[in-house]
Amino acid sequence: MNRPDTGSDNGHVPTAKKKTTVSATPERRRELLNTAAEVFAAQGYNATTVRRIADEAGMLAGSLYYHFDSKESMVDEILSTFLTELWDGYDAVLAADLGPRETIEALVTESFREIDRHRAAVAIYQKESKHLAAQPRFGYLTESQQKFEKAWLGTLERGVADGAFRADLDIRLTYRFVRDTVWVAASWYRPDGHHSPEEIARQYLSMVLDGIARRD
Amino acid sequence: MNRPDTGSDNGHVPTAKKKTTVSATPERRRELLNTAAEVFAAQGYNATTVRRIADEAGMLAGSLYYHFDSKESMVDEILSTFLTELWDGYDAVLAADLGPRETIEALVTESFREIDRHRAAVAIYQKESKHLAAQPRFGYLTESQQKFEKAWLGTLERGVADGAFRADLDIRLTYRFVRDTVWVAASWYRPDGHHSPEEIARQYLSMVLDGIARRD
DNA sequence: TAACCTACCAAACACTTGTTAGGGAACGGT
DNA sequence: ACCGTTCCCTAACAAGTGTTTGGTAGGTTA
Repeated sequence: MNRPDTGSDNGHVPTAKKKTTVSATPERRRELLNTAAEVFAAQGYNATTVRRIADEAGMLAGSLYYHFDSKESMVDEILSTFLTELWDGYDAVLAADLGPRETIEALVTESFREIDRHRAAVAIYQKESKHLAAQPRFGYLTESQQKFEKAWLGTLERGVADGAFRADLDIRLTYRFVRDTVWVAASWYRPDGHHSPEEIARQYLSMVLDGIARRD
Repeated sequence: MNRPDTGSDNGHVPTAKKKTTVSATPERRRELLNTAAEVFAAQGYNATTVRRIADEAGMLAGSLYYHFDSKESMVDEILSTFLTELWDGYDAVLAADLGPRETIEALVTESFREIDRHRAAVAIYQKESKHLAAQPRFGYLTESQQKFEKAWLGTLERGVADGAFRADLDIRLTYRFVRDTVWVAASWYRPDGHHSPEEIARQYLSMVLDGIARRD
């Protein structure tokens, strides 16, 4: 995403980069990012101290700076990694060129799968992206949000023109409605629950598409 | 329309009243709470410094402590005031003893009215209530949430038994769905928009009850 | 005039924050 | 045996945090 060398991973080419504290084994790095994401999601980014993260990881605060060069770059890497994977899935769906209704169904299902895999990252994204996006470093958050809106709004418009969706609704309101109902699930979703992401997606889609009132 | 002063200290539910620096004219106090709420909502509670609030109010940080005895008690008063008014509205709806569908409609409409009047407080509530509720001082947040769940879940259950709502949906999932769709609106709602709270409520209800897919 | 209250300022305090510098133990390669 | 790397610790720093203390201009009351 915003990482300088997004190309092929682990390029061993000795770039003229300064020591960006990159471990040879990114294994521990990911471990630490996971615990950091968990704490960020639970307490909020600003309320989380690096000492708390280090504590949770079984080390001291200063030691974190061997792996990362700032608290900010931790949340940066968490969010950009998540968004990269998210768009891998979304782009695949959009490239399939399905009908409007099927596209919505696929996007919702894919979203719940991402929530399942990146629960913490999604929670962080929801809470913090708004004021993080103000910093130029996190410009990709705004970009992603615009791309997001374009994909969903476009699909909804196609669906209205196509007759799949109701034409009497404010389409921007509908967009926010669908978007929010999907992503807020990250705030209560627990992967150990009995609902699989696909099952939750099915029920959500049933509500969003057909409503909760009984039909006669 | 500004509300006529409630006269008797609108005893907000939660906080134990000790010797709190209470002004003779609560007017300035409310002014300060409004600006504080605005900053809290925009930046997040932890990311907001008392110096920033004071700056926005045109005074110095220490001066705030003439009106309030801590930053925490500011957000406390903001949230408890909001919840008190919210439950005034909810209790009136519930006391009317309407049918399940009409109750849901009335609750949703009332919710959007509250969002209209307390946009900042609602935004704060959504972002911060989760970790604020951990402190005993904010126990009323948990209480309110339980009361909330009871009212909504009960109404949904009545509606299923009654035939107004579909019986094939997971009712807890439906509850979270309806609850979230309503309250996340506070994150994008702007009172200067062209939609009145009632109009937004109408569209939301239309989507939640009947779905966005076109019926044949 | 004198006492008093309101609403603020000025300046500090104690503490927490993210971050850095230097060092050292373990380990593998040569 | 030597070197280099990896990964962490110890100990501090400077900036920022919420909060307190003492003071004071202006208005109101007696």
